[in-house]
Amino acid sequence: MNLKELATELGLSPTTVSRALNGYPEVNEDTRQRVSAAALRHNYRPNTRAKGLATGRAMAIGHVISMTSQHEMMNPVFADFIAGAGEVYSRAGYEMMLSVVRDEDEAQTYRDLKARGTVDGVIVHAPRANDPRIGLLTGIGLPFVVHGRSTGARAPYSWVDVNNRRAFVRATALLLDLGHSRIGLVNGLEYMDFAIRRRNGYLEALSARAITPDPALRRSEEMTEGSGYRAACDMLALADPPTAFLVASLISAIGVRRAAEDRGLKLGRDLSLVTHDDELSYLGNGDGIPIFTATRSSVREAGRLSAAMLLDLIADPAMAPQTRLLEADLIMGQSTGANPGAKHLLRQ
Amino acid sequence: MNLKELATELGLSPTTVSRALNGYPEVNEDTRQRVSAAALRHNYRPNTRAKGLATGRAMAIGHVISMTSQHEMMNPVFADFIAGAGEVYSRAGYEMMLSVVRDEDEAQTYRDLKARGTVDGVIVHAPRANDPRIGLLTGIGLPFVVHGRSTGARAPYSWVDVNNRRAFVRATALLLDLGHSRIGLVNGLEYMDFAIRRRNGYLEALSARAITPDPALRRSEEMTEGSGYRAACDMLALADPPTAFLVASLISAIGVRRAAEDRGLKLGRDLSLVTHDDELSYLGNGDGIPIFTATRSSVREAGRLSAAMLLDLIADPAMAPQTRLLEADLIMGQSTGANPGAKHLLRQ
DNA sequence: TTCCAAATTGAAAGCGCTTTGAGCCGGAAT
DNA sequence: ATTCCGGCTCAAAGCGCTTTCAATTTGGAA
Repeated sequence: MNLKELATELGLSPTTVSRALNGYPEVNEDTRQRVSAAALRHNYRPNTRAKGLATGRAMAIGHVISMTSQHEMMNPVFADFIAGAGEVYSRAGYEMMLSVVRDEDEAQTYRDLKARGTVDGVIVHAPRANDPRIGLLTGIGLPFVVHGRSTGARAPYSWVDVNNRRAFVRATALLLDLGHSRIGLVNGLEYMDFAIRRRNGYLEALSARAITPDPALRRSEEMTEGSGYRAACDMLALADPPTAFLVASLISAIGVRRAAEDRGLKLGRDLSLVTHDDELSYLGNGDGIPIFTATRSSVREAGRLSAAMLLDLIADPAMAPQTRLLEADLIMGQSTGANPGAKHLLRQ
Repeated sequence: MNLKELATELGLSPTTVSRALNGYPEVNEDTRQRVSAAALRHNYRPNTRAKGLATGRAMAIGHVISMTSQHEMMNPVFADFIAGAGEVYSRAGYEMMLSVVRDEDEAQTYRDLKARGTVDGVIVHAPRANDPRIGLLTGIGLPFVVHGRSTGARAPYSWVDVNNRRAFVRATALLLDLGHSRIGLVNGLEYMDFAIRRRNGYLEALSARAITPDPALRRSEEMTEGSGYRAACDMLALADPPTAFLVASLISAIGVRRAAEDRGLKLGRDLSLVTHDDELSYLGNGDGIPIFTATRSSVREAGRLSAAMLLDLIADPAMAPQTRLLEADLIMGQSTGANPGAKHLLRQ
């Protein structure tokens, strides 16, 4: 059933039917009722492509996710982010288009999306320092919002990000307050912008207490259970092992916990751990008292905010770039405790 | 840059340019070269919507994910599945459309996708027993492939599934062989079809050895770390606790491990565990010897297969429903061992 | 030299919608 | 009675592409 058929059946012109359905004021109220009823009765929906062609708007947002050929990793954070964004799109009548592409095809994918008019805007995922996508998208004039930021970007751009630096400053300070001075950092890959900021926060907090960071206590890898495990094993095997860990993701933290337990160390007693927690829906951090002390920030909420921001940007192309910095909560769980060997505690 | 402009610039008609670009045989080879070169030079891409309108094909596949309002859970398996499917779509020139909808809107979403011609087909996720979507989609004539199966479906339909029943029969048999007779089942929600089949496999294997299943040793919940933890805690607190667990997901298994370790029980020695492992990219089951003994089946591969099957179905609408049953591997890891208290071992 | 088929190109219609510009009608204003 | 206006409705153009059908040219075959 298309517009024309519906119009014929109603004895009206397609023009009037279209206007009635789209809420234009000049159509008689009775007519509108009749049209609406008929549309409902026939489950009529305007054809997406025809409508898009006529209006010039795709009513779709693109999410491009690229995978390196080496480690074909699906970012675990991604699922929750798009769940949040998807809610917003649905409500606004937008579709979400996902493109899974190889790293080297990513730039061309964005160009295609623009040239073919497939989407009205895109969300940029997993930004790196000096991320080329920002310049590219600005250049081709495709509205976008970055989930995260990119150190080194020349011109302003729109983003939604967590204050990763401050979150890790606070987490590090907490561990220091608990008497830990050898703190292992199990970070994500440090070409990722968020990982850079977290490392900086960690280093900043150490130097604020005049502690010289030990490079042996820093690891930067993909955030898997296995990499967390390996990192912790290696550091715990050092002559002067860390008494606390600062970890970039709950998944890595689970690996760290396994490493600790392999050695008979109990988290919160023998070893402290603070992790970042993206509040992934299937990976809750305990129900009552959190298992892990954590810097917490909902990635799903970030998805909602990013999507809403992008839709605003699309609605008003003249709008200046928007930014939104979210603060992570520092929530106390069961994985932190005073350093058993710390001087200030021994003196008590 | 659109077709008309490109044609004008080349001094050709849009017709010829279109034909040249789409590989029709009747265009002169020299002309085709010229056209291709110009298209490349201007980064010309045919407008998606115009092309779709003219051809009647959307060149897009829909994935509808619905969330219950109660527990807004993003299926962790989902990300990897669509990564696999996305690879196939990209190669075939298809787009992936994602709709995040509330449970109660799901049926209408499918109708809309069809009526508005947004997609050429859909993948059905997370089927339940007697899943209404199968009848619905068959009824409205939208090609689809189910990832999983739906017990109770009347007519044949296309699906890609793991042999969940057999996987759990084998896993249970393994535990029985190791001398375990009290085996706790930490299952997914049992309105999910896969969970039903896994339970059936478990029960079937028990009854094959004439063991009466104990309802107290069965839990059916959403597969989170927390639910795995709680299930294990509860069962281990029984007067006659299980000596082994059969778990439906790696995430739950991590929770079970935590419960075990809380009690000082070491997996593989004091307690055995076999889990299903979907090979999620960020949740590897160890790098060398697997942490968990597991029934393993790549959900990403299932994504590839489902997508390929759907594209075949779309290419040839007359094709009969296709099915593909994958066998899970049973891989030995470090989480299983002989039941320390089993009679047949004590006798040795 | 004439004619036909093959090769190549183009004009125009059509996909299903929106939107501009115009038309019609009844009643109020003149 | 004429004019004007508000309220409604419609015809037709246009969005950017594909595809049918027709036209033109060319190289032999007759």
